[in-house]
Amino acid sequence: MSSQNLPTRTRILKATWELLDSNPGVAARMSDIAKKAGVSRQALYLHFPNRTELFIATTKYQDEVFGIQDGLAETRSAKSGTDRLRRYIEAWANHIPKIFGVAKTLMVMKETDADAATAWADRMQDMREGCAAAITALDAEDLLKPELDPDSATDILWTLLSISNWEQLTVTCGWPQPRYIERISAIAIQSLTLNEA
Amino acid sequence: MSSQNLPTRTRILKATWELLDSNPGVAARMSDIAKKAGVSRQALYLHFPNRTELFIATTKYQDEVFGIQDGLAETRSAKSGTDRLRRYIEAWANHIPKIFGVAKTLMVMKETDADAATAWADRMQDMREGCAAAITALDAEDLLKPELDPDSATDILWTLLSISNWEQLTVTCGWPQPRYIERISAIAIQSLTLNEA
DNA sequence: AGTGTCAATTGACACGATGTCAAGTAAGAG
DNA sequence: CTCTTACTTGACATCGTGTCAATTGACACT
Repeated sequence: MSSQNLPTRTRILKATWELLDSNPGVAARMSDIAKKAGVSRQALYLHFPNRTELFIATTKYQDEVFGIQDGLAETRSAKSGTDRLRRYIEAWANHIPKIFGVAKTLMVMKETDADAATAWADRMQDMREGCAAAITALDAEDLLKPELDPDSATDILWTLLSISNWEQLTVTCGWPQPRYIERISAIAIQSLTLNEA
Repeated sequence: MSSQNLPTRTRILKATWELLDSNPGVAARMSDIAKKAGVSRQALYLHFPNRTELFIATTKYQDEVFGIQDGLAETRSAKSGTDRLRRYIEAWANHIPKIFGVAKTLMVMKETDADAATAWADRMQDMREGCAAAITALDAEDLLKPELDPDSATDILWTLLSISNWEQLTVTCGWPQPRYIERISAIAIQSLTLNEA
């Protein structure tokens, strides 16, 4: 494959990534990861204290590979609050499939593992910032529905854009990604903003 | 406690219920359940083939206790499609907290356990029927947004009403239940129906 | 009483997975 | 040519599930 010459740590991370992607939500066994990376099982413990930390490190590795920006920050050029919201949703929506495998695994693990829970909460908090920023922009233009305060609106957007919802609509219901983006954007705009004139 | 005189099987189910409620998503250990039920660990295997089946049986026991109706079916008296939708959402929303502990556990387990996955899918499919019925009623009155076909609309409603979303808004964001009901109803109506005149 | 049945207990065990430990190996740098 | 560092090998403790076999105790039938 491609990863013959990479440092061991990176090979492990790549192997983990691939394995989690190929079976989202199922926490791969350490022995499987070792086999895939072409190292001994013990080598994993030389680089990561335990499985949870290995998975968390894998999400950080993904951030590194994608570059945190990945379009998520570039809402600068938006010409209106609504437009900015739309762009943010699209950017996030297109980010989800890339991280889904690993993220889903962490999502499942957070229920039983405190470290996973913290890592996941941090991650979701970051994403919430993006939502909050989009809502603030709307509010600044008085586009927010009058019955919604910015916090509630952020909660709603944050929830609408959850990975679970993306999974249900695309994976379970079989929606193609463009449809997901179109519909979820429409729902967000209809729920959060005053009728677009 | 209250369960001294009940048949062993029921005591086990009650113990499982309480344990899963007290720590949703965390699959209690067989030995804990046994202790709580006041029976030996092996007694559990006398009544249920394995842990997954015990949990599934617990959800069925809950259905029995609540009576499947529990208000979920009584949409008869609705005076309009929109009203019916509202009532359905409220009924389901009030049902969720009762089943949350056990449901969440099954939800987590479905990722790694085929039997849990099937049981969960069945359950969600039943709930989807309710969504579909509400959408059909809307459609019959031509209240559905023209760009939505009934299937897509059902997908959307089904997703909006997911247990994950309820959890995120009430547990994580701290919304009180009435606020959840009010907001999620508003979102559903705004996203699915023509502007209420 | 006497016997059989059924539910539950007791204690032991195999298995699979994580994480730990200690000793060995191999390759590169001084 | 040896020292160091990274990795391997194989063994082991631990924990939880699920299985098994032998035992107990209550109740019912006659």
